[in-house]
Amino acid sequence: MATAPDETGDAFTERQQAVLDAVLALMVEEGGDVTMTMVARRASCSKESLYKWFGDRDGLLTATVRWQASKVRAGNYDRQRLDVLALRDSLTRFAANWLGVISSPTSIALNRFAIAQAGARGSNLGAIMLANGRFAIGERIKPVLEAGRDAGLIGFDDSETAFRSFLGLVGRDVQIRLLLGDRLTLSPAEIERDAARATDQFLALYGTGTAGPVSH
Amino acid sequence: MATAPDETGDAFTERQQAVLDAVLALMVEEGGDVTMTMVARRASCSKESLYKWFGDRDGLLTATVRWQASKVRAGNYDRQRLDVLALRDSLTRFAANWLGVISSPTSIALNRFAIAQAGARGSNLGAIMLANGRFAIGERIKPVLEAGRDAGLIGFDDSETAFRSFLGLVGRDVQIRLLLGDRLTLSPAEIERDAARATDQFLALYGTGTAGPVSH
DNA sequence: TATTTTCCGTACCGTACGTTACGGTTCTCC
DNA sequence: GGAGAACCGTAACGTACGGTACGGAAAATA
Repeated sequence: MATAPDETGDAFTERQQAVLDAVLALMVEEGGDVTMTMVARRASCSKESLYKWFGDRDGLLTATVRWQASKVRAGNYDRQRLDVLALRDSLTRFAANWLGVISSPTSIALNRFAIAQAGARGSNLGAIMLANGRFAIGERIKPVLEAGRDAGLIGFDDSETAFRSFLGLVGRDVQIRLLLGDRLTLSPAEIERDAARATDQFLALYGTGTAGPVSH
Repeated sequence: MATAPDETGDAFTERQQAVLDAVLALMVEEGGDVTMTMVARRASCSKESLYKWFGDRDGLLTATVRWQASKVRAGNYDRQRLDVLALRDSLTRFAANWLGVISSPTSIALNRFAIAQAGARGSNLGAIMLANGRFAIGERIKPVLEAGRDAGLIGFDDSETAFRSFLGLVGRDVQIRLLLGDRLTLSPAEIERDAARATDQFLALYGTGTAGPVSH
């Protein structure tokens, strides 16, 4: 994954950010079929300005993806007091936040677009999405897992592998179903319940406490 | 989900099936940007015939998705002798098969196309993919799970919920990463190992045997 | 107020592609 | 073998859209 999550090209004018927000809104509403004329009309700017600011259509859409990615920097899951309750709390909060993100209309629209682009050669939008979504999240959660291991609360060989299992328990088939257009509404209550269930299952699999550890 | 997995519109001439296979090959190679001219050239047929057989571009692509879906009918996981070994074997074989499907170039290309289409209004390709993939698989695995429950090997309230957890443990983040263009090669050995690990974890979570059952 | 820069709105151009039309060829059926 | 249908290859048409050009307004600078 080349694109680091840090190099967010968010050096944009307010005017330009408004344009990018217009693109995001159009993507959610129109579903990928976003023309330059539509963007210009929606953002009340001229096409000439669009090309001046973003180069070409691909530049505009890439900037939109980066812009949205720079806005998603979600909460940090501190690993201070490290009893099993704190660990469970951090993981549950992460899981709920993650479920909220992947089920949001903006995330769905943007992932749809990045996936459609990923087929064509010479596209890096998918890499940007992965770097700022899946992998950035992993780099923030893995320290929590490792701290839990250092405290003897959970056990695993590879934090990446453990994190991937956790991701699977949290996300299950939610994202692919939403991307394929399945009507699947996740209420905040359901998100909280699913996050707690996934965390319980993860701790049951990897915990060293009451429930015995399981080979992995 | 409207489209039942049975109503496969596979009433196609061999010539037409060859055309659809050409579309599939083009989708894998070119990544979604499949023009009618390319299909006609690749399939050595005239564009006039394409329009005569499939109506329009959307009809051709819809037929392609249905055609591929009708070919994926994978193995059935018999639930005869129901000791824990047989259950584990059935689940592992399903998991390996599923991982092989979702990591295949054809599946990736087709899901990319269906996801891109799912944004536009009035598209049902996503529903077709879900009906013939995710939900058809579920209808074949849930009886296995329920038989395991009847035999006292595993415990759960809702087979759908248990199946979704299993899906999560098997697929983890594989599908979304592949769809977004991540280089992620799953060798047959890795698939077998991941399938076994996911099955072990699932049985650890839901099993009533040696490992204690876990609330879900 | 005069000048320069930025930018909006719109008209315009070139191309790609979906769709249709047509001449020539092969296959089918009698 | 001959009539008709099906079909291939290609050319042509219309439209949509990415990209550019231009006139005028607004804002900035002096």
